[in-house]
This record gives sequence, structure tokens and C-alpha cells, in this order.
Amino acid sequence: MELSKNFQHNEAELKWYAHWNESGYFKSVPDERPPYTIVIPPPNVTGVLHMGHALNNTVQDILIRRAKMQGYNTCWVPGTDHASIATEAKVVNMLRDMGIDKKTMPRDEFLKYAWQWKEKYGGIILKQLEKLGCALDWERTSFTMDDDYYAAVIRVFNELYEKGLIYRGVKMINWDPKAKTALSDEEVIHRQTNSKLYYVRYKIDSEVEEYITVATVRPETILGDTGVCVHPEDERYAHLKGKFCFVPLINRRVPIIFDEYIDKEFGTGALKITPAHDINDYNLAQKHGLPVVDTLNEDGTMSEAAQLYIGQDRFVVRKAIVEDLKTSGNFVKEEDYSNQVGFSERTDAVIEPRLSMQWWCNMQELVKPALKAVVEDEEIEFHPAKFKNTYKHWMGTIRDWCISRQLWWGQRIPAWYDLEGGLYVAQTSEAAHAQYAAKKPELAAKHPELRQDDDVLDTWFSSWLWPMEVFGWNKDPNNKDLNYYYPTNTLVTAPEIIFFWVARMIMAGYEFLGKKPFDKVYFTGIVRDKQGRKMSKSLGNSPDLLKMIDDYGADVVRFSVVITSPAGNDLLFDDAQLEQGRNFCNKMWNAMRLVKGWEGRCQKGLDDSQVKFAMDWMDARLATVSQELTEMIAEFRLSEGLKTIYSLIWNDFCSWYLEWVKPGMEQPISKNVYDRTIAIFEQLLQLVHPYLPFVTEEIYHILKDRVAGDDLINRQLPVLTTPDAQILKDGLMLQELITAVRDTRNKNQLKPKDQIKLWVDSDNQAFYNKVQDILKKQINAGEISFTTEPKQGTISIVVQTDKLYIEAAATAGIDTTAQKLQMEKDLVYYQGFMASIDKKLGNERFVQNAKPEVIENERKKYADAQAKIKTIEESLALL
RNA sequence: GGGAGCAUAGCUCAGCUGGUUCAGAGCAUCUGCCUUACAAGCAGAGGGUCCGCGGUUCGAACCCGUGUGCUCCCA
Repeated sequence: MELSKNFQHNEAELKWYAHWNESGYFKSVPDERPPYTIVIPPPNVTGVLHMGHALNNTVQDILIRRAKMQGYNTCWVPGTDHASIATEAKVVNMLRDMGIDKKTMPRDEFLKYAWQWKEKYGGIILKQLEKLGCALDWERTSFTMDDDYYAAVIRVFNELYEKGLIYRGVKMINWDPKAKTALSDEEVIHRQTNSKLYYVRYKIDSEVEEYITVATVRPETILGDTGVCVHPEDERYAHLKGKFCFVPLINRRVPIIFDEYIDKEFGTGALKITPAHDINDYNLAQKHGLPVVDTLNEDGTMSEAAQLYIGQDRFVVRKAIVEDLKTSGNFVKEEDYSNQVGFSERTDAVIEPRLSMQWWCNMQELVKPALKAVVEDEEIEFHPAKFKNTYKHWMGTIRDWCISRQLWWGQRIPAWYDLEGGLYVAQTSEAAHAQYAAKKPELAAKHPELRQDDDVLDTWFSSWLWPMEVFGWNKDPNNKDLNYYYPTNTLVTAPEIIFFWVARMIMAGYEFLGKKPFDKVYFTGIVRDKQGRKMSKSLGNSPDLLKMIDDYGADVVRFSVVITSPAGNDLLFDDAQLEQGRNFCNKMWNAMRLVKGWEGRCQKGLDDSQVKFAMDWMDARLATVSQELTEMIAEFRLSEGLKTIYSLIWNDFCSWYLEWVKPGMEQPISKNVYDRTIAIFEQLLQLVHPYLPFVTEEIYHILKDRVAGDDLINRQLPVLTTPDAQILKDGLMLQELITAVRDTRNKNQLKPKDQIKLWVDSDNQAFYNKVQDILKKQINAGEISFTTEPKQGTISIVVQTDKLYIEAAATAGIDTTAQKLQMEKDLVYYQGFMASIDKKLGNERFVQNAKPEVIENERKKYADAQAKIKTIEESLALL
């Protein structure tokens, strides 16, 4: 077979993904093996794959593939989230493009369109995950609005309602005037914004002409003012006790109240109270019995209650009212002001605090076991652990969760009302009617219809059940899958949704199943561009991931997102990483081509004693790295793990090992060496496979003919062995020798082709005998001989405590100044080094306090340095 | 305002329990090579006041305090 010079990814990726999938390797059913389970953070049905998904899902895939090789029954559950606000917005837009207004449409019809939209576009992101190579158990694909899932959400609502944890009430909520729905606190993003602070004076109701000046950034809310508040100890306003003033333009007479809440230093020290549109004002109004005037419509225009500007947008009014205040003489001044403004996470509209009737979930009880599990018992581990603090802080200050949304796409709130406003919460309409009939038989007989609540539940009110419901909790909480796979092992997610999702899943797990949903949570970083900016559509700095996969291959994309992404740190994405990944795949590919080329040149019975050292050394390196990698992956240090294997393959295997065992041109190779090389190669491929599944599977199969079912993805990792420390040490010495001689050649313009003769003055001749053929080949020495005498007319160098003399045709007249300088530099360094150890060992307190092994080590270092200095001095004397 | 975190080579970061063969890696840079697996490569090399200051300690990149600069979360 003719092998191309570089790895061709496109065909190989399609081929292997199909093969894995069709062979059922992704499929999991409970068996006697221990499970390793991950549930995917379900992407929005509206989603398309972006860098964040790539990182997140690559990490999960690495964990899954690695666990599979360790003998676990791995199960990675895919699925999507119905994402009520985002999806509804998409459908509304689609309808608008079709010339249809949502408002003119009944709910059922809208939902029909929504489902059509979901069927058509909802699966795109899952297809894209296939391209990335994700080993997902597709038969388990779930959706948060599947029938069973829907029922589970309704059931949970009922259970919490019956426990008294869910209630209906009027409270100040975050109102998104664009989506026309309430948002939870978590869905509001606060951003520092440049605003104006307007000073406006309100006339006091008294005989004399007197005013009180307030400062506000939202002058349009003046129309909803029902009071003015000052600090009780503020002498400037003490005389206003019991007085009233007039709201400008509309002349509403409102009281001046006194409360310690007021910050005397801020503005004028006087605060206008707009209870309907500010949470703090609302609280003050409640305390002081002030009325509430809601001046806003649901779309952010002024309502009738505002009296003025009715129907005009709040931001238009903000400008208009300033002009009108100027005209009326109430305007004092304006200042530039920077403040935090809340924006909707979904629509980016400026949030209006608004009083409204919503459904709430009391969190006080739910929080307790969830807090304990993470913070006290550490039953659930967070990686990195720093997020424990964030979690603890939030859980400690949690408030009730606003769970109703004024939307149609989602789980409709299972609450029904009779004509008198009576409320019936039930799992089904029938059950609600039964309640009604039992409670109000007369009314029910006359007016049997009940009206269901129009709102749906917050999307997160369904996602919090994800780890349990994907295994069919609602239908049978004692089913085989749930018992086997739950609690899941690891959750991999972004720190941004620690409150939205992670915390609530933990609460739901304990509340409804009495068990945690997962053992460990691994928080990935946020993907940023080279300049450290978050990737976003508006900045246009988000690369086209699918094109990237096409151009470079999924392996390379995976490589590039993992390599710079230490646990919990942000990931700065740069094209240079793509190149590095591509080069690495190519490196492995070419190593394969080299080894593959030996296949026909194998001979049995060849003397391979001279390369035995190379093989033993490579085995020891493999054993070392296997051990390290196991630890790193267990600690989620995935990027470090990849770097470690990268270096093992590129440096140890390709640059050293293959060069050491490589036969001369057209020369035969020992069958034994060939077989061991293949075995080593296979193990290397196996270590990288979780990171780069496609290229490794492809090479694995080209390297050797495989029987059906012998696929890399399935190979089990060998048991860890302890590496031979002496061989590792010898390997380092050999590398050091080779590098030192090559460096010397370089510095003395000795061409690689010029053969040299090497004299060695060492008391470890056995070592040189063991590696001499390798050494000869690597430094192009015709001969290596031992000596105890300095050799005249050679270049002398020192490696560790051995003296080497390089003799070549051209060495006689070579300039040794540079070398001399280097040696003198080394000498100074080692003398200083020795002196510092000497001082330390001479320090009584050190000898008393330091651990014995530390002292022992210092003594050894001292002796080594001493020997080294002696050697250098001897060599210097020669020059 | 409350909380969390970061500062080490030009860049991105390691450095896990304090112990100079521990100041490291990758990328980038420089020098020399088209050596028959790979120029998407090979062989070498250079590069650092471990943010400033103070303290603890026999010993500090590491622990403590403080200053400066930056980031994130919450109100």
C-alpha cells in the first residue's frame, strides 16, 4: 500500500466514526462491569457548535474513552435542552418572516410551529458532535420536552407545591420587555454602563417656596413616585418631618419619609421612591405603607398610570421628560455617571424591575443538603476546588427562585383556575377538575371549565432533573438503568452555569432521589481569543468550528482546545495551536510510515543486543508516563497529560528511540526489535487515543492487520509497571552525551558527515559498552575507545563526571577559546554551588532541623559537584 | 460595597508537602542542515530582579503581611 506523506483526515474520520458507531462501541447497557457515566450538558436545541462546546465535549470524550480503556462500562448520554426563551424567539422570528404575528395565533398552533422548528433544526448540534468524534450513546438521546421528561417536570412541580415549597405571589421581578417575560436573577447580566445622573427638584407643600432635590438615573420613573425619603439624622432635611411634596409634571402629593436605609453621601441625600420599579424602593414602600403605581407596560412603554407619555417607549420618555422638567423649572442639573445596569441574558434588553404575579420556588430547604454535600462532606468534588467558595457564597445568600415565564414553549404550569379565581394544582387536567368538583361542587356543576395557567416553567426547572430523568426516573425510580448509572461519575461544564444548573441539579438529586447526581464536577475554562476577549457573535471573533474541522480535522481541533486549557483556566485560542496539532498528527503518521517500512525487512535471529538498551529504556519511559498520565487524568489535568504524551511521542519515541533502533539504509531489522517497536507504538497510540481518536485508530490499523473487533478504542490499558530507575538514568546520560558531542560539533563546525573518534575517560565503562553502538551512530563516531590520559590535539568536553576527547581530521588546529570560556563559566557556577552547600552543611541549625534525607541529598550534591569541578579543572589544564 | 482569584522567559502556562544537578515546558526567536519517516522536518543555542517592599525560617518562586496592577462572581 502506498502511504501518503501526510495524514488525510477527512475520509478517515468519517470511516472510523461510522465503524465505532455501527459496531455498537458507544452503546451501553448495564452489566457486571463498574459504570462510568457522564450526562452531556444539553446544548440548546437552537445551538450550533461553538468553541465552548468543542472544549466541553472534547473533555468529556477524553474522560469517556479513557475510562473505557480502563475497563469501565462507559455511558455518555446525549441530548438537547428546549431552551424556552431562545427557542421561542427563533420561532417568533420564523413566523414573522412568514408574515405571521404570534399574537394573532392560538397557543396550540404556535406550539405546532415550534415543534416543526425543533424537528427541523433541533438536531443539528448533535450531528456536529459526531464530527468532533464524541463517543455518545445515541440510543439514549434525550430532550427536555420529551413526553416522559415533561411529565417528570410536572410531577416535580406538584411535589414541591404539596410540600409548600412552590407558591404564587406578587414580587419584584426582573422584567425583560423584549421577550415580555420574567427572568430569574441568574438570567440578568449586570454591566457597567455610562449613564447620566439627573438632579430634579420637588416642590415642598408649604407656605414658603421650598424644594427638595433628588438624583436619579431613570427620570421617567418619576411618574411612578409615591414618596421621597431622607436619612433621619440628615440635618439638611430635619425640618421636613411630616411634610409632603409634589411629584413634578403630574403634581402628585407624596409624603417625605425618613429611613436609615438612605445613604446621606449619595446625590443630595434624598431618594425618590418608585415602588413599582425598584426593589429597594419597593421594600421601603412596604415598610412605610406607600402606594405602588406601575407606570410601565409589559413591552417597556408607559402605561395609563403614568398619566403622561402613555404608549411611548421608556427610553424615548427618558429624553422627553428631561426636556419637560427643564421647561417646568424642576430640572437642576445632570452629571455623567457610571452604574451597573441589568441586561437580559437572552435578548440583551435592559431589564426593568417590575412588580408582578409569578410562581416561586422556596429554596431554603432545598439548599441544605446540597450545601452540605459540597462544602462539608465533600461528597461531591469540585475541580478546581476554588469553585467551592463561589458555590458556598451563593448558596448562603440564595433567594426564592422565580420559575414562571410568560412564554408558550416549555412545560406549562400545571395550575388551573375556576371562575372565582380558585387555584388547583395537579399533574393532569382531569385531576385538577376532580379537585374542583370535590371542593366546589355547585360551581363546578354550573361552570365545569377550568382555565390553565398560561405561563410555562423556567427552562432550568426542567434541566435540573437531567441526570436522573435521562435514565427514566419518573416512570420508575427503581429501574435498572437508574440504579446502575446514577449517581453519574463526572459532570463537565462551564463555571458560568454553576448556579443555573450545577447547584440546582445537586438540590434536585437530593430532594427527589435522596442521592447526589454526580461524584465530581469539572469546570472547564471560558474560551477566549488570542487577546483574551470572550468569544462572541458580536465581536466576530468566534471561528467557524465546522470549517476548522474540515480544514484541519477533528483531532487537530481537539488538540488545540485541550493543549492550552489547564483545569479551570480560561483558554486562549490561537491558530498556532492548530498548526501544532496538525504537526503532531503528521509526526505520528510519519513514525508509522517509518516503522511500516521495516515490515518487509524483518529477519529472525539477528543479533540485536546493541539496541536492547533502547527498547528497555523506551519501556521504562512508557511505564513512567503511563503512571503520570493516570494521575493527571484522575486529577483532570488533561492539558498537562496531553503535553506529557506529546513529548513522549515526539521526543522520546521519535527523536531518540526510533533513531536508536533504526537500521541502516536497506539493512534488515531484527524481528524481535520490530515486534517490540510495534508493541511500543501501539501503547503510545493507546495513550493518545482519548485525545486524538481518529488519527490513532487509523495508524493502529495500518500498522498491523487486525482481526475484526480489534480496534484501538476498545483496547484495555495494561496494568501499570514500575519503571527501571537505573535504565532511565542511563538513558539520560546517553542523551546528554549525544547532545554534548553534537553541540561541540556544531560549535566547531564539524559537519555531521565528518566522522570522529571518541576517547572516553570514565569509571563506568560497562555503561559505555552497553550503549556504544547507539552512541557511535548518533554522533557519527567511527570508534569509541577508553583512555585514562588526556588526549592532545582533541577537543575535550565534560559530561557529568566523565571526560571525553573528540578527535577528528580537522580538530588539530581548532580554536578552543569559546570552549575554554564555557568551561570557566561552568567552573565558577559549580564552585559557587559547592560553596552554598558547604555553607548550608556547616550551619548547625540546618543539620539539626532539616530532614535526614534532605541532608543526605545535600551531601551527595556536594560530592558530585566536587567531582565535577575536579574533572573540569583537569580538562581546562589541557586547553 | 461584599466575595474569589491571578501576577514566573517575547507569548501561553507548569512548578502538587518550603530544601539550587529546579528556575522548567510548549510556542515564538537565533544558528547550522533539503541526513534515504516527516522542511508540517532534523541537530543545536540563547533568553528570567519568579510584580515591588517587609516578615517568618537554617533555607522562600512556594508560607505570612503590605503595596501596585489585572480578572471574575455577587449586590
